[in-house]
Amino acid sequence: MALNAASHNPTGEKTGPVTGQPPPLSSETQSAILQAANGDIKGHNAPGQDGGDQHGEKKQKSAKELAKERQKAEKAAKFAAKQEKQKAMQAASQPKQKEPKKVQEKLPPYQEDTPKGQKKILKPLDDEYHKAYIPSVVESAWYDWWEKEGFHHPDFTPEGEVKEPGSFVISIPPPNVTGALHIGHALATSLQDAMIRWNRMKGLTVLYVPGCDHAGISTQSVVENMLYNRRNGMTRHDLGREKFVETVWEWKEEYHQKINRVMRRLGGSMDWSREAFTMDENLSAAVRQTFVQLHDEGLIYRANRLVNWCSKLTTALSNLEVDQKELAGSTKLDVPGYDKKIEFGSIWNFKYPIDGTNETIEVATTRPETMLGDTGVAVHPEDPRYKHLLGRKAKHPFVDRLLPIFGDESVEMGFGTGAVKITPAHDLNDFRRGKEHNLEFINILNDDGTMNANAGPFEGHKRFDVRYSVISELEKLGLYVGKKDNAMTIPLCSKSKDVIEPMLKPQWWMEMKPLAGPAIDVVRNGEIKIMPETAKNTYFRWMENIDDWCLSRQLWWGHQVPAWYVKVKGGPEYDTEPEYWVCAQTEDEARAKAEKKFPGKDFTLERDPDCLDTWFSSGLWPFSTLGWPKKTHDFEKLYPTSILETGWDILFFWVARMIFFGLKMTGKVPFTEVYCHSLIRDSEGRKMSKSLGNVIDPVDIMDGITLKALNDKLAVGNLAPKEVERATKWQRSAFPDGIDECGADALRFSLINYTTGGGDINFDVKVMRSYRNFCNKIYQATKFVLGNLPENYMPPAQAGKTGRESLPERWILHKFTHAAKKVNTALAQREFAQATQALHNYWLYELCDVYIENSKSIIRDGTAEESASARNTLYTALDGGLRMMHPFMPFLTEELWQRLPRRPNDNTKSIVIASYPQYESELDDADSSDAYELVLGCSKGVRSLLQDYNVKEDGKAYVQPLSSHAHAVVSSEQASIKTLSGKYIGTVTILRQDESVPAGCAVYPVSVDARVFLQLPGKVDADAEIKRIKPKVAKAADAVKEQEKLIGSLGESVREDVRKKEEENLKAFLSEQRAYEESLARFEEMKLQ
RNA sequence: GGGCCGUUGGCGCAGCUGGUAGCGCACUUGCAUGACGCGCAAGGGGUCAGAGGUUCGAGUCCUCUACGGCCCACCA
Repeated sequence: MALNAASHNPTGEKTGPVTGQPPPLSSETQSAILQAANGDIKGHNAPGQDGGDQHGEKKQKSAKELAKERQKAEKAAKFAAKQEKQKAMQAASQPKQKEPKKVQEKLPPYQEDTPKGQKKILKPLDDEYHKAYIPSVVESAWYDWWEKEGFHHPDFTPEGEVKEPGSFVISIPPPNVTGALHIGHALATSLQDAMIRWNRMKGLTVLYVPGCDHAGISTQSVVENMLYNRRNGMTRHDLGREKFVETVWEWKEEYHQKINRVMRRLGGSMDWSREAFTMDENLSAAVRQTFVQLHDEGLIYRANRLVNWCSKLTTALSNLEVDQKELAGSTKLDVPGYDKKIEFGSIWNFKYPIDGTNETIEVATTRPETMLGDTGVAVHPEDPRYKHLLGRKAKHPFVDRLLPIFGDESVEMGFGTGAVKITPAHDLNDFRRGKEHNLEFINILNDDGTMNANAGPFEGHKRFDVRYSVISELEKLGLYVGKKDNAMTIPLCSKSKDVIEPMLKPQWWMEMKPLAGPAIDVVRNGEIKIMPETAKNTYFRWMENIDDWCLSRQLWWGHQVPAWYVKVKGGPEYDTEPEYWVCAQTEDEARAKAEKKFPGKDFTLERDPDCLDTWFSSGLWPFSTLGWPKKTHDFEKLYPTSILETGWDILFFWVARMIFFGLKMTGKVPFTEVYCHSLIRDSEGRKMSKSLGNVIDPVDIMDGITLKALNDKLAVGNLAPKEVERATKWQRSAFPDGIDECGADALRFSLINYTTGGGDINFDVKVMRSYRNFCNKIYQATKFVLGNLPENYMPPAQAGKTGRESLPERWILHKFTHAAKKVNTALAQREFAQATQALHNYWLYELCDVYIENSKSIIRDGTAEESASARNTLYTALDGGLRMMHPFMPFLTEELWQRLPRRPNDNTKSIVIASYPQYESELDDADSSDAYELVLGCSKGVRSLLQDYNVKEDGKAYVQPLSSHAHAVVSSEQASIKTLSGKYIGTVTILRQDESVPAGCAVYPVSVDARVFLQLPGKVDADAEIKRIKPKVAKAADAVKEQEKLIGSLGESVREDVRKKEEENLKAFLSEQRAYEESLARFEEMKLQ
């Protein structure tokens, strides 16, 4: 249908600010076109060639090349013409005055009368709060009722088995307990809950486990900051460990409840009776069991080596918790604990005097303060400049120390001075060289980043202050040479942004290679499917190059390491010998182990005060939440879980670790599928961060918020004034009118609709707003249906067909079942956006715009039987549409579905547990669908003509079918065509195939099957019509020519269906051409009369 | 230094195994009240980043370039 959808306004009247033909091309443009057409194929002047010399030998061009050139020139010409036109349009367009949108009246907040946990009391739809869709009105009360009814519990068979279609289980990626939920969590919850609800409606045994992560470092530092700010600089040490941990628990409770409230607001159908927290007793037992077992197997070990040390948080960190910041050259950076910025990205040169000579040796460093820990100088053994110094010693200018000068092949002669200062205790490379060459390991730093006694005169000073004082002291001694820019990266703590210092500390480590192997295998062999594909590659790359994992953290909040040091009387000091550690679930067990290890020895036990990395317990999450290490019913029946859905940013931190822990501890994969969703950025594509003030709280979208309140929120956070200013500015541009209340359903639908499997999401609140409108559409449609069902309406027992449905009914049922097919397929393939688009399309363009419109006339004008059938179909299409939408919009669909009558013998309590629509071949009816598309095409043609000719009353339209089949269709659907043609139509007459068209009609070619005509009002100006039609004839003829050319060029290998399609296109173009030509002829004839 | 991704109408995005570009917002015109103005109808707007290649045919496949972004990496 609608072949000329792309054609211009047939009347030639202005539809835009410009009329008529584009202005003639400028001479400049014309010459550009000529140049493009005549120029060398490369288009540019070749290097070395005089720009004016066009007489060089030209290579022979093949016909193909020439054709390409011509094509290119045509393209260029077309483009230039367009540019001209656009310019003209711009010039012609005038600033238009727009009426400000009417502001909706604000009702006072809705008061819910339903007692908590009871089934919602539905108020009449003409009530002030129910006339149109208001999210807060629709979303109240339902969640409490669902929870109380236990709809979210897994539904086992009476024997306690998983139901026939199987189980579907998701353990929620546990949010950090101190953080507020952000829009990323809302995305995760939307996707997970959509899958959960869909599977539940399909009849599987479904479980969605909620919970939070204790988030060791984050939580501890949040509470420490709070203490410091609110209680006069109090530190955790002032409080003591026990009291501090107690305080953290209090905070945890408050935030945890906040998080749970938002999860419920979002409609996440978690089973709250199974809620987990990583520091719950059972999950802690899982941690102890895992640690002890892996220690006893030798995979967890104690070692004293360089760790990433954060002086601000005073703890070691794993490599993953360190960010690398790139510096192009000298850069001053803010460092926590310093008032002024510190210089990085430079390389400083200075000289060490050689002991016993007058010579010096020049070295370079990016961290001058580390020279206080230098214990050697390395040069390349073959370097002629330094060969004679090998074996000599440099003298440290500030501390009493001699630094051996030695040869090392890893030193590059060409880099810097070719001499490298060696700091084995504070540099990873130097650590290795120090070991190889037996150098001293001298730690110069205290845990807080100040210098210790080994720094001699600099003891007690902060390390970056020392950076400057070392330089000035060297200068005084004449040893300082100078500095240069040096592009480099510096390691920053991902939490505190402090500069990481490599430090020697005994820590617990986990050997990763033996665990990584099987974890790689299960992904490679498909036992675990990772989507998207790129995330899979990232996983392999990381797993294959994995380093051992530093497990211990010098924190108080978390799982204390279940390890005790055995202090044997007369034996080694605390934590100097790894063999003197025992690991056990309890102290008694530890004692027993120690007695066995050191029989007959007198000893005391000292427990390691450190805690484990947060991700250690998170790594056990999929099975610890189901009860492991206990053999619970949940663990037995529901493990492994189905899908792990999370942001790809924690693929390494979490997903990878769950996989190897799962395999190691349970012998099974923890889940069979990983889906990594996109990261959400702001509307300008920037990462959301607190300091930019562009973090979006999902509650603000659900509830709505004014711009002022949004701005005020910035002030509460601890942002610098400059940051607040920048963030305020951004908010003003992104949300000039604040955020409208959009509700959970629109938020969920939008976020899922953003999930196309592509890159990051640039979040735009306007999108939410449009889906809120979509919610209203669904609301209004339901209102219409309810208003058109008679009192005591009872839908038929079966949703299937009676066989007496009218064409529009057969069409909508066809569309409905195809929508069901699309949505189910899309969800099964995790093509989330395709599912939402199919739903959007069905509701808006099929059910509302077409079937509901068409049903009006059937219900009004049809026989009793016809209108009853139309109503039943209305019910089927709406009820099915709501059920199909439920996984995406749980609240709205429940509210509306509960207002609908049920089919007899259906006592389903809630849409939550109603069945999900599936494709049914009985409803599939392609012939009816095609026939009705013809009807729609005809009515669209009529509407278009009415508008083009500005006919406002009693329009007279004619439909001319072009085949007997088409004649049969349009004849029987005359009423539908009229209804769908709008209120300006007076009569729709169906012409016979061979009947001549009345004089003075404008034509609209619908398809090869039909044309429609409109009787032109008043006195017909044949000349004007001829002028209008001529360009259309030409355009149609062009299309025909193009299409003929295309078909002519089709090779032999072309698929039959493609060829057929192209030939049908040709027929359609031909038909269109003929329609215009005939119309033209009629007007020409009219002129003669 | 290594690896990955993106570039499609003014803006935000879809486009499956190659068959001649769609959607939402915005824009233009017409419609005020028995579902919906949070709406309906009719329209306008696209050298699919650039260059080359494969092909009868490229937004889609290959190569290179530019711009933007991400991840990983111990070089003084």
